[in-house]
Amino acid sequence: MDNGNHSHIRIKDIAEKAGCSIGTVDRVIHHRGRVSEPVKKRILAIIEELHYKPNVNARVLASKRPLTLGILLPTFRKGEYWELPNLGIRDAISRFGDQGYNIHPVYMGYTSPDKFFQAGMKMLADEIDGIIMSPSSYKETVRLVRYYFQYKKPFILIDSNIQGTPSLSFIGKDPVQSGLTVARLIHQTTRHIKGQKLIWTINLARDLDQMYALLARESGFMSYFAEKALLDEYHFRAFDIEDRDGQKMIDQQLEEMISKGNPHAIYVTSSRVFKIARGLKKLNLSDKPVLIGHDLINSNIERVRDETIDFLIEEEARRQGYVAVESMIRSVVHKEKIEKKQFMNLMIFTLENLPSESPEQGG
Amino acid sequence: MDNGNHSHIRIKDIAEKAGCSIGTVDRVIHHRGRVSEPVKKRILAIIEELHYKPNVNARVLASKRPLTLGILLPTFRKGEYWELPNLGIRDAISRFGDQGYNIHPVYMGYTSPDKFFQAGMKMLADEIDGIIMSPSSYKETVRLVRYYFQYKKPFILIDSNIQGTPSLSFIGKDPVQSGLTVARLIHQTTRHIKGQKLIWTINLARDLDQMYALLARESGFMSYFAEKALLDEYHFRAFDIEDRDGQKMIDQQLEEMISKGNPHAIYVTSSRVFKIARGLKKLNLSDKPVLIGHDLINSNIERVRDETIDFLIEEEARRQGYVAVESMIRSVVHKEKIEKKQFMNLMIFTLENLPSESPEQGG
DNA sequence: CAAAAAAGTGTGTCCGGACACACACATTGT
DNA sequence: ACAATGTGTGTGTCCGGACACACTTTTTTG
Repeated sequence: MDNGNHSHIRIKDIAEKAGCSIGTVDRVIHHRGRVSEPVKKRILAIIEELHYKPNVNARVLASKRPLTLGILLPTFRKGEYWELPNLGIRDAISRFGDQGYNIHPVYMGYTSPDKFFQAGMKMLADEIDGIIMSPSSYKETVRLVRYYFQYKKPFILIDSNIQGTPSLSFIGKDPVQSGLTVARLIHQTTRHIKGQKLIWTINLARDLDQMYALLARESGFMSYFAEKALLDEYHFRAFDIEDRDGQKMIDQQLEEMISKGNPHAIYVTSSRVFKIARGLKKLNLSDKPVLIGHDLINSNIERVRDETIDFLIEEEARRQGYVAVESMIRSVVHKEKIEKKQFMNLMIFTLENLPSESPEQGG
Repeated sequence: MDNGNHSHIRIKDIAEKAGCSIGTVDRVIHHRGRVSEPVKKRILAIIEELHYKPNVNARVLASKRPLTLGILLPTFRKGEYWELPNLGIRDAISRFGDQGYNIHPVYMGYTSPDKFFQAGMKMLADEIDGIIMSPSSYKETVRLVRYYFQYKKPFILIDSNIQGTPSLSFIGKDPVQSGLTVARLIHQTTRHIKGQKLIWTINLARDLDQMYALLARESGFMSYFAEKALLDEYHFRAFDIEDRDGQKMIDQQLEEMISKGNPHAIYVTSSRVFKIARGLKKLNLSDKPVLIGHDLINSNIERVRDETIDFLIEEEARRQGYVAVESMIRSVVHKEKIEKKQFMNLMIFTLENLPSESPEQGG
């Protein structure tokens, strides 16, 4: 049932078998030169033959080499979405720090595609071993990534992917799938309503750049109804709202929207669903629509608690950050090969299954 | 932004500060006695003050102590529920094995409370460092646990809890919460149906012993409707079915049940929901009820794929096994204190958010 | 009251690997 | 021809912790 080969091979064993000292084996393993060709070949052959796997614990213990990690995420305030992957990153850094790894994070935020590119280039200049970032607009991301590729800077994309980039890995979730899942929930919760159902989709983002990412969710959402041939049962209205001027403006817009018809369900494609929830609460409708949005940020959790939000979709944002750091360590420090795409689970939350806490992410 | 105290504290540092040798500190840390009370107090205070965290790598490297682990779960076939925690256990053993831990699992299955007790006693006799088990019937479990307590055998309960047992930890989920979550889903999906809604709850288990655990879910389920004062909107029928004679018998029972009224929703409180799904499919009802059950086993996943099951609730069964092994290592090998109760997340799955695969569980 | 047992403490070695350093031998330059 | 440089190799120390063992002091016991 297990690999019976319990006697793990050590450098010493290899040295003995090759008839040389451990220092020589070490030099071969670390490509540090100073080894004659025949001996090197012999050692490599033995390593291959014996399936030598270095003992991670000993390795970490003995090596004091620090890992400088560039973190490039949109600027955020407490309670906003981007805090979540950032927390995951901190979890990982502290966890691996405890385990003896010496990790120096270099945090940089950006507020626009331009700033994104600038910050990204800065990381290229500094002595940074690897970069974890969430892509900004397509154009700037591709431009930056080209430089990274040229200068062989390893990087990992989290949250949203730019297809075809030479990243070590993408860590996140297919936004189309999110949309589909929400569609299923809305279908299930509205299907017994007689007559045509009115559904709103709201893309609520800080600006148009951010909104871009939400469209994929919306399109996944719509395709569900199209594929199931439900388009004549349902009527959709789509709203794009730039969220700059605070709650008041949203309340106004909601009032105007509602005047043209009371929706049976609302899908807010971003983590800002709590703002819609607030506005909706003030309107105090008799027939409360089902409200679904994204991400377990505190403002949203509160709204689930008071049942103004019905469901939240979570793409394990926090875990994304954690996994990104872990992957970078595996790749840069241990020279392991890592998966090109690492998809998170898509989780559905409602009042009754909200997580009690979120201490760490299993390591 | 970070704890600037990057110079991690070592045993040596504590020893110096306490004016004793590292051996003494070590003895305190491992509760190995042989330390005078005042010195012990002093050392513990310093550990607390300095937030000493042992270096995991050094720890694993230095300790060669093998861990013999007793695994006591119900006998299962491929595709059945108990395969999941078992897989998690294997994940963990292989993972920690790679990391240099020396773990010997001893697997035992049981088919009845009697066998459970016998196997459990066998583990007491053998040289086993700790036991991971899922409790059988209340009586036998308590009896067995008494012996474990008497002979100081550490054990961890997974899946379902027996209140008040002196286990190192319970790892699972509150069944009441599961029931509540299902109730929410059924409420949401049926609330627009005019008139009184008919809901079935089905406890489908191999035998009465197994059924016991399901009652807590059912009671959570019912309490949702009671608390929300929905009892006159809903009408409930509860069925207990012993699942011994195969699909045919279930089909018959279903036919008989359906003759007394077509339900709007069905909650099967166990992982055997796929059998109900099969039976339901054959009946080919015009108004398909919402069907909800438990656990991501393959037979259920298939039924979600063909949309005969609408939602599955998953209590991270696989992860339970993983966490159990991890906790046992932490407790027995590292002498750490572990949480008395470790609750898993409650996850809601539907066709659109089924996980693609499940390789491992983050360590 | 001496001998034996127990309590309390410190020292040394080992775990597997990383790397600095020392050293032997060969090659090159002046 | 002899130092300077380079190549190939082995040795020793360290990383932080676990534990066996040795040793001293106190307590128990016959």
